[in-house]
Amino acid sequence: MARTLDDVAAASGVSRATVSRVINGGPVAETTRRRVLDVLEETGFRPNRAARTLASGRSGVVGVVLHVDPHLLFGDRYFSQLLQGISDVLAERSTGMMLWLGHRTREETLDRILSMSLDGVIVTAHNIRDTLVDGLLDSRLPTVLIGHRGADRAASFVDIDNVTAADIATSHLVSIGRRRIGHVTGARGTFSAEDRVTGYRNALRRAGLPPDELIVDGDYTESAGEAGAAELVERGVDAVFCANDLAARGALRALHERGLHVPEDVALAGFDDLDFAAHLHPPLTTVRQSIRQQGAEAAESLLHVLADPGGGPRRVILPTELVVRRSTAGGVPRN
Amino acid sequence: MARTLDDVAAASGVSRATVSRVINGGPVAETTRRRVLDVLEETGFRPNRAARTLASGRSGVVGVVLHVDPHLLFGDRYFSQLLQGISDVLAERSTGMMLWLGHRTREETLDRILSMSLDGVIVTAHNIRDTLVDGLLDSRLPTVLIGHRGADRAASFVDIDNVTAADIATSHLVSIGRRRIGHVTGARGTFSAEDRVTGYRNALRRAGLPPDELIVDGDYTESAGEAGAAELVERGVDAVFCANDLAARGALRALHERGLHVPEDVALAGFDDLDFAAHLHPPLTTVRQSIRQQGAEAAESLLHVLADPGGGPRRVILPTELVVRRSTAGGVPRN
DNA sequence: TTGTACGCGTTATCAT
DNA sequence: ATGATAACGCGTACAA
Repeated sequence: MARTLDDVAAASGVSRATVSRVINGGPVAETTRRRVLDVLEETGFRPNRAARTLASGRSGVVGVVLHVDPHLLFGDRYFSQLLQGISDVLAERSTGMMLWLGHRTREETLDRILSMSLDGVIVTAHNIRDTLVDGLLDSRLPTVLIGHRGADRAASFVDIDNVTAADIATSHLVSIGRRRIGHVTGARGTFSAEDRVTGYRNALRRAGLPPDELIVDGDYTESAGEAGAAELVERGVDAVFCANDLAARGALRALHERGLHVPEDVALAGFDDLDFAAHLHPPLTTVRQSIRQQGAEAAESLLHVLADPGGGPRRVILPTELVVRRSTAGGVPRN
Repeated sequence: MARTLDDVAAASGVSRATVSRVINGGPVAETTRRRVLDVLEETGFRPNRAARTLASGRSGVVGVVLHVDPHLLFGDRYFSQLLQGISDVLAERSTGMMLWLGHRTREETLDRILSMSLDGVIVTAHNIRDTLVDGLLDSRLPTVLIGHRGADRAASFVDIDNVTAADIATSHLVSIGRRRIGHVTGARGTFSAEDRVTGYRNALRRAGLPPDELIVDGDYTESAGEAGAAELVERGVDAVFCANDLAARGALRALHERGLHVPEDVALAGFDDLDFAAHLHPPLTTVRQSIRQQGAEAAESLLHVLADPGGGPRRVILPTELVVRRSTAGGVPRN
């Protein structure tokens, strides 16, 4: 049982350096290469990762930091999808993956991440102020953001165009004849929520509708959607655009409880196209984004940056798609 | 900027060994300790993980292997919950976490895991035959299983009692007067699915009902639930117990499409108590299990084993709870 | 093409 | 209580 390079070297009758070259692809004579490979094979030798990292400075491991509120972690399948996308790409390239799910303090987390000899890191950047993201960007660690803030223009990131997507969704509500279109926002303080508000406003303004009257603050949760819709119904709306599907599900319940029909009385639209969206009653119109693809692209970007450190940042904006379902079926509202 | 122990040592006027003792808690005079701590503080020194691992043989990192079919990964929030539970405990104890999501070949995965200098590993053991799990158990790596097979009695694991839980759910259907109770199984070849079948059979047998006539194979997916329920309706049933909530949701759709009312015509029960279960029409009776807690317990067990290597395996069976909702509301079936 | 020898940054064992 | 110093296992200039 060869446990070190020296063991393999001894068993093959060569030096440790030669064994290393065989493993890592240096110049080796074909005959010696075969001899060493045989020994490697039959002993099932595995290089020691720590020693390799120490000597080379590269670990072959990247970090993934999902630094968000626990209720978002729980709320939907955002994270399974994101991780799946990331994992697919990393596994393909034999790159390891360390994971931090976030609710610890930012300083503590940052310290632990930076002490891990990682080659790079992928981090969610949803919050406008986020000292963990700041710390990562300030560090030497190659970093790719998922989502991005205005100040992150020099960084690599993967994102969608929330402004345009929300604009399109809202314009769709306008196009089916709705005039009093409410919006339940996502968590204020996240860029995605603010951008969706902006898109919503842009669409209303272009349609000649007042852009600020029917906005209710939410936080991406189902209960916020429920409360927000209730509030909007009080003010009088014929359509509600929720910043995500989860909130839309809550809104739907609030509407039903008040005896309102969707879409006849109030049209409803969400954002994400989670799997339950198509199964609601009625099926929910929503903006589809591929979380999995965002994860995959983030991993691609990081590997890209690692392979070409001087290549500058890599910025990717992924497409979204408005999926029209019965919750915004055409026709003028009844009331 | 002190980057190594030697830098700190020089700045503090002591030897590298003393600095190491300060960091790791050896015997150091109080005055020197304070002096070194000051330097540590102001330089923001971070020990090199790889060097530490190489020298000590411990990495402070454990592996988490979710080695399952991709559609299960996607199907529900099993993995967010499990990871959250694991992560909570590991973060608490400053233990790192490497992640493998599984669809690569088992040999490849095993090799990569074993080369990572991990202190231990948590792995899902859902499939009856699983060479990855076998390989992990055969290796020297301290391992904790989530779920377990009959042959794993010598290993540490966290699981629920699927047989009893399914028995209780089925007995509940019997208790509300149902006589033709069908079962849509989970993925054959997983222990959870087989155990739930066993529990279902036990309950029927005890009630004097034929235990084998109304079983349809599924695979834990929504579409399998839909197809399974359709099949069972053909054969004539007044109740359906699905091996998980996702399948139950599919079954519900199949029943609705055939104009059957739940629970009046057919009572319906699931397993898991995913968040949508309470929101179905009607709300779904199901067996609640806390996936998050399973993750947390698995992490606790692993840390326990690591702290006390000679302590033998640690086996945990977590409780489940039958949650009765309207889908099995009492009364005799209409037909 | 192959081997020698040093360095990577810690931990841990001895002396002192 | 503190300081040398030898591992830990591998990568890699440099020499041969």
